[in-house]
Amino acid sequence: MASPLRSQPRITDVAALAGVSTSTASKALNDTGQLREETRERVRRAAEQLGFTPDSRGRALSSGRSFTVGLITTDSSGRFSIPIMLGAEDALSAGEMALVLCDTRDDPLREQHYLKSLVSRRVDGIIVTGRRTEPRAPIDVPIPVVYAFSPSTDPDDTSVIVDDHGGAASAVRHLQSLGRSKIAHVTGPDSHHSAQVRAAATVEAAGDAFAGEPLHGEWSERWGRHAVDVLLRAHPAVDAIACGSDQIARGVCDRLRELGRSVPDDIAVTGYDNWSVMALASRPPLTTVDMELEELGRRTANLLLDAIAGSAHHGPMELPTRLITRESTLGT
Amino acid sequence: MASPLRSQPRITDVAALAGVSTSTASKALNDTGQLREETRERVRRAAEQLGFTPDSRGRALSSGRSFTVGLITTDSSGRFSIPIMLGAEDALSAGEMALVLCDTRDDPLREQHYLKSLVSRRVDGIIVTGRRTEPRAPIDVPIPVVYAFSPSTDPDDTSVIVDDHGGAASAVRHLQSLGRSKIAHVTGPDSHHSAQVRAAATVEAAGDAFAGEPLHGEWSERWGRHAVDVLLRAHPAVDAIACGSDQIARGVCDRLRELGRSVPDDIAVTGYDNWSVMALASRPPLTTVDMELEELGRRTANLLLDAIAGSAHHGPMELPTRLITRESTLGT
DNA sequence: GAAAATTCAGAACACGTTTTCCTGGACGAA
DNA sequence: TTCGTCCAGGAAAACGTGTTCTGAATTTTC
Repeated sequence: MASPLRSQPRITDVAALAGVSTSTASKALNDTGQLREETRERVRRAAEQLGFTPDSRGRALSSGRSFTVGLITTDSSGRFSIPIMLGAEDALSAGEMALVLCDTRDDPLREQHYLKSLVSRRVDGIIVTGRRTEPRAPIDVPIPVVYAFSPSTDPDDTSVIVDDHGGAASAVRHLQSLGRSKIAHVTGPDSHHSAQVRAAATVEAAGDAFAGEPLHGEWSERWGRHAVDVLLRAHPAVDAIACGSDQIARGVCDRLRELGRSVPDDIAVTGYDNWSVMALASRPPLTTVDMELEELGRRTANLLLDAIAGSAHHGPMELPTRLITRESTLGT
Repeated sequence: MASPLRSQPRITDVAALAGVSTSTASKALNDTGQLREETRERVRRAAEQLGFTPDSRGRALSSGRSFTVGLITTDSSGRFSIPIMLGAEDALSAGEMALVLCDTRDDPLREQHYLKSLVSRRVDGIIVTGRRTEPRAPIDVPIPVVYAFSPSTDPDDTSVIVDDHGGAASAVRHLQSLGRSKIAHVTGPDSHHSAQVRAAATVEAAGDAFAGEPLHGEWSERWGRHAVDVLLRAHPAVDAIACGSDQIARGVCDRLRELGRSVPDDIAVTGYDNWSVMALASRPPLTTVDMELEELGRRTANLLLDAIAGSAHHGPMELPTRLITRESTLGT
């Protein structure tokens, strides 16, 4: 609005206005070197007057750092990677770092393209994340990398992952603390790592209280509804259903209500993800496991900052989940 | 300054290996200047051998451009801005541009901070987007800006927005083409611009076929369910309900089913947003208006690229919506 | 009062690339 | 032979900043 095409003032302009050399101006603005306070102040005022904002490209070149990190995600829809992204961005922006976004759409070609672009930009570090918890092939760049949510297959790489085992177990312990003793499990495809881990943890934590076998299907409300029919036929006495996702849990609740079974009085239900649009819209609202993905993003970013600073953490790091209790287990 | 990793090769290294000067190397790699093909090839091979990737910081400094654009979003949850973001990123990455993400979380202080940071990075342009369709105050930077979804209050700024009027009207025309003649409207808060526009468009398009008054409430399934009761009490003969969002429409469908009313045989229902997790999970799946936000993001990015190239478009630009027909109006 | 220490600020260079200008040689024409 | 043209490639400057080195002015010390 002010000046349409005039280029930004440079530090030379500030120096000229203040009547000093550019190096003096640089020192004054960065609080380095040996300068009289009076000179510092004069330079500062000149910068203020000109509306000077230092050009970080020059700074990047001179400092050898770009103050930028890349985020590579394979997940276009973003269910899981969005909160991670926002957490990372939050942690990074506190340190004057910018985050450049690269959505590969699961295309290896696009991934290569982005990697090349990030290396070319001399990004200080890279965060790699995906939509599934299965380990993924590491990327090969001469830059610090931290994997989030989907760990690297190389156990020496830095990965920040969710403690899915602990999360599933916490839901079961909660159900048991409420006196439930016939606990079933409805979850996603057997081929999904997260479904496997959560199922195994549920079975293990429930012990004798586990009813039947984990039921695997798709991650959908429809499967949740259908699974209720299957389950009640085989195990009519079930008094709790721990689900592998909030979508499934919502379907389960809907079907139970249609069958006249009360949640949680007859059967308690737990979800997984704390996806608010599912967990809160469900009738009743869902007790569920929050993976704290935004916090995971923050931790990832901080680990990356450590690695950039020279002290890298090696190996996977599991972050705890948080159990959110609502009416689907507690009642009103 | 202990550098554990060997620094990337520079163009001088390539030049030395190829036995030419740096300027020649630059020309060879960029296909500019007058060089023998044999020399070009020699330089290319040297670059290949060293794994040389040009440092875009140097290029940015020299070219005066940063090949980076900033995306400022006020929307942390991301319902609407995520697809816009992905579309923009897609369009930009085709042109070797990177996108840096800034989530202001609706905090003016954070916004100022980010603006300063983007100006400091000498970003080539900025995209501003939000979670609502109400116009927002323009930002004041000496850089091309395009507003997406939430237009600028300055009618001379470049804004890309959704044709909400047309979208709502298209749903009504669809209902009328199916012979529905008593059309109601259930939507979000009266204070929301999008709710107002869609309601006005619905009333106008329906004409004599409009039943009663638009019902305003919150953007939730619960309100959708409640609105059905209100509506059927006042207008029992209603044969279609055009909703202001998919969440509301899903609630409407649920309640109608509970009351034994068939959708769409007794009452047809339309949603708005084509939010797949709502529209597809609804029983029956929803006919709805897709705002084509990813395309909006792409168009925004391209308009920004035009502005950067010097030919700016001024004023708001409305993009058409797309009607997605499903069982909630068509039946099986 | 002279020598040493301290304070302050400027000159020069580095970062990596692109671009403009220039040079030296080959070649053809007068 | 001499002049002009064209070609291939090099030297140097520019982009904007940060840092290191150097030198002068001032103060302190003996």
